[in-house]
Amino acid sequence: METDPLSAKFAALADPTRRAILARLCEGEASVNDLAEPFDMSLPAVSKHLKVLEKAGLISRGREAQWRPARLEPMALKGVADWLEHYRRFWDASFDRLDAYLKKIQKGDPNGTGH
Amino acid sequence: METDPLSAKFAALADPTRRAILARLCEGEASVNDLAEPFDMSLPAVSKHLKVLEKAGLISRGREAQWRPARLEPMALKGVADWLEHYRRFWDASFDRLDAYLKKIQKGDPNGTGH
DNA sequence: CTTTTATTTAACCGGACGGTTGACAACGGT
DNA sequence: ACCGTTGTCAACCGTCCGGTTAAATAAAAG
Repeated sequence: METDPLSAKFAALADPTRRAILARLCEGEASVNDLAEPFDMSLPAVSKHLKVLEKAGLISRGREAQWRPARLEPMALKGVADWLEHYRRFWDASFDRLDAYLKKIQKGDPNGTGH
Repeated sequence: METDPLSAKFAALADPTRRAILARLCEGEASVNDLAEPFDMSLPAVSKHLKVLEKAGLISRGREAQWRPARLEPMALKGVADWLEHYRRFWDASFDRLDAYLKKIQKGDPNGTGH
């Protein structure tokens, strides 16, 4: 273990099943059975995925009788977004270059040389 | 293999060494030796990290003589940011609730009951 | 042509990951 | 008190991951 929080979040998000679970939790709390229903996968497998998400801080879990509902913990995702934000200027710049190129060829300069 | 592109990107970002490499590439292209210099790690290890980043589309590589410089491929990161964007409203809402709570206790309602 | 520099490939290793099955714990209903 | 429901724990399995070292490749330099 001993991984830093950001790595844990990225690792947790690097699995389509876990991302689908997060998407489902956008509609509100859900039990393990509810969450497992769409997947062709055993219940313990889903339980493990939930534990990964919980350790990454992306979800939290409650206790109601024998149910342990999971809910979204959105501020954790904000941490990821904040990290990404440092790179925004790079993809903005890329997009601007692409945009300029597209406008150029539309003006009848198909080679984009500008001459 | 056979992993979807988004999972590949998240997995690539889930390693502090690879994130450090990306940060370094913000300052411009760099050779493998340049990139390896800050790390207590063999050269093949760094080469493998670069391959992971390349397969995820986060970087691309050129050929200049015996050097194979790596450069940032920022639009790939935008793909990740776009996925995250779906969740923004959730952490915005969380932040608003926190904000309201902080304003409340500042007005002399330390229990935050509002009564 | 040989040497040097830059990088990748191959083979290997330990540990983490994603899944399984089977046993077990916790609780509500009857 | 028992049963069904809900969920986790433990052990296991095959694969992937992050690292190593040693050898191979590519191209420049002497």
